[in-house]
Amino acid sequence: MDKKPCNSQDVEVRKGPWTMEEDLILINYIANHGEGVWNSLAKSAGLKRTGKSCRLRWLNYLRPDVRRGNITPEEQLLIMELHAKWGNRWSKIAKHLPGRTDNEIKNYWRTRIQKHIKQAENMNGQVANSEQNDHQEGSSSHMSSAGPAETYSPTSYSANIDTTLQGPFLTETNDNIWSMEDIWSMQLLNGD
DNA sequence: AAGGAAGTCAACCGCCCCTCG
DNA sequence: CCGAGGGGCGGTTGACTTCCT
Repeated sequence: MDKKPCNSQDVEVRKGPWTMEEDLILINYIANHGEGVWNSLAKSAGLKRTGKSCRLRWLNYLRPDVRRGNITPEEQLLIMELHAKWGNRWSKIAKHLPGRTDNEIKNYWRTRIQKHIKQAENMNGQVANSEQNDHQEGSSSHMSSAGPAETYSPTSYSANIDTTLQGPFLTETNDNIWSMEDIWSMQLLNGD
């Protein structure tokens, strides 16, 4: 994507999507040396990436225990309940969902649940329009300061799951082009 | 069949917090 | 006690894919 900045003396830093080769290097290196200081890890492994980038890639995608795709109804419920409790504390929420990453949960929330909540709210709003619609929603709900105080409750979540959410969510299948298993088997062949 | 719109997801950015010297 | 460095977290962006017209 981006070409390297080509700045005078600094080591070029790659950005954008990770290549399979980079993934393998990172996996291999961590398999052999373990996680450490990410900045030096990136250098030692010979990756032209920032430590942060390596860490993100590892945590969100390459870790062997990362589960991908197919968020289960139980997980949906849990996410909703925990979000109602803690707000946008994605990493905290992720800790209660083994194999799920904060990034994944965050994306999932923003792209799907939030949308459905909004739809449900709209329907509720039409029904009980004259209630006390306090919230100034408008667009994509700036809950930046982690206010658990959205305008929903776990109870309404469940209702949503039963009706709106379930269909599209559950039918979702996610076939990766090359799975983590593939990568891991490759790195096993590669490394030791 | 082509073009456009909407949805999804991976990755980056910037800020904050924690730890170490 | 203070400052620097690194890590972690949440928000945002951009590319890619899929669906609809």
